[in-house]
Amino acid sequence: MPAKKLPAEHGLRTDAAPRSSGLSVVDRIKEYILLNRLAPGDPMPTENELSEQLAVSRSRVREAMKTLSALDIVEVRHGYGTYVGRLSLTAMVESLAFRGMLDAQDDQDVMADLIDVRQLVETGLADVIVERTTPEVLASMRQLTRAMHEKAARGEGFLAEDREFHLLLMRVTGNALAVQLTGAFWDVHAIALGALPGTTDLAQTADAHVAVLDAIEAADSGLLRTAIVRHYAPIRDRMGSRTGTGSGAGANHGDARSTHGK
Amino acid sequence: MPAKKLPAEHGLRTDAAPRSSGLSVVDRIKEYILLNRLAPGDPMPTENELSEQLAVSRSRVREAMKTLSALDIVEVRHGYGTYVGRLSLTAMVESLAFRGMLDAQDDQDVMADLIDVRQLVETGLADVIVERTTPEVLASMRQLTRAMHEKAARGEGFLAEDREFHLLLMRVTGNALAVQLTGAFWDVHAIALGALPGTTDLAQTADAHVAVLDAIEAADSGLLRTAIVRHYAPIRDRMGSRTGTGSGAGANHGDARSTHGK
DNA sequence: CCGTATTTGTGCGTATGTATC
DNA sequence: AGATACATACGCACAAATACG
Repeated sequence: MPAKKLPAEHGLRTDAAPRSSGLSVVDRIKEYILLNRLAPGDPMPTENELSEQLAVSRSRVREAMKTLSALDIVEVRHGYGTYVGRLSLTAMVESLAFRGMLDAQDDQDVMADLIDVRQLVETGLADVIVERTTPEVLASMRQLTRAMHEKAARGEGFLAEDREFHLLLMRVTGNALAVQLTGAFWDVHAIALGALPGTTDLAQTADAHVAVLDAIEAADSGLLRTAIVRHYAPIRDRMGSRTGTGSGAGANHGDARSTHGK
Repeated sequence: MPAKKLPAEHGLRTDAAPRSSGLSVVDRIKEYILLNRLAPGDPMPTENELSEQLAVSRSRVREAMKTLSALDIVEVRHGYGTYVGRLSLTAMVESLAFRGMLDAQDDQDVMADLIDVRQLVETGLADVIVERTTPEVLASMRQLTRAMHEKAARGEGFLAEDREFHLLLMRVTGNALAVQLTGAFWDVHAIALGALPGTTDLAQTADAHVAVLDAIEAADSGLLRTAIVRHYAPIRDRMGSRTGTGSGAGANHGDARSTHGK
């Protein structure tokens, strides 16, 4: 079955010595973006142009594009074009979410760790939050909690509001990475949440968010920390309810502990 | 987007369009891993087998594999085979590292945020660290600092030791996600570090690590927090040296602030 | 509203390099 | 060293989606 034959021909690649030798196609496309000072949203050359400029086949360019789009370095729109991506953390979301699905036990572990880290970041930034939250953003957060309560009364659930709430909380700190991480972790959490048994007390959850806002308004970072810890408590209970987790109250310092044992 | 006009079966695919239609090839391969209960390290079918089982072409399987390997969901070994991946956070490393390179100014912001989050996680887990660090791991960490000092004396640098140090610090908490995040952030940091001007005082950095260990040995979580903050201080100075950053000392509580203004 | 151009998506045959036995 | 199995790579033809005249 091996039709070995016709030596030359199929590829008239005279030499095609890859100028930027050693570098993979992925790296060379990255290099292209850097060299041309492209920013997120800027249009990329077409696959054909790239395959010509880089002197590789379009299949190769396409595979590189697949890798890059998985990392959100480029964004591909079918039948339209390719653009520089937003560099979000969607890749981590995919990876973590799939990791959780692989094994139920691992899922529990990952989720518990996830909650701990989320709480850790938020409590750790409590001082900055009370310091920098403006009345305007506080007002919009109040708005969100009102929407939560309304939906809770209708037994509806308020995932979108919850996500936006935590995102706003991080945004006031000015730390873009914290915002991205929070969004990513929230997404992972939401994906794995459906697989969890039981239900959350909607009204109680909404109240927990109000308590956070009250603490911010009172400019009491200690109170804010305990409010955040209390906010996560029911979620912990809903899952394996593992060890550790120095509950709330401690007030004074740290208190962002937990990190169940393995 | 209505109007779903009959796929039309362009190729000679008699019918194909089998069971899991609607799902992308990537999702169907994920599904395959889940359904067959494959664990990290387990071998995957060859691309030919997959393209047959999923009734799609090799190119499609190949591109899907590129996506999956970018997320570390599968791992391909040239000329050998494909295996289920370790689900690490390498994808996030790639994404964040590239983000840092995109723009010089933005680079500073990203790196500053990165340092803040790293410090946040470590100080936030200070209580758990002093509580759970065993004499054994403390000894291996001492070993690392000795190696640091030796290399510093030879003016050598000790990236590997530094990384391992911070990884051990997180490992004792039992939070696997924190370990992965720390490793990922460290990698991003190391990648972007080369682009920074100036040099670090090696001996001083090694001393900072010793101070961290001393605080752990003294079982003083407040001291540990300030030691961690001091450890990151020179790195902050080396970059833009932005605002915020409530330095150390505060001792009592929180103190993990910073998060420069934007 | 319809056609057409552009661009990405898909399929397939085949050639080449590489690792394992 | 040879054989085999596999991933890697190239090129082309066509399908599907989007934009624009």
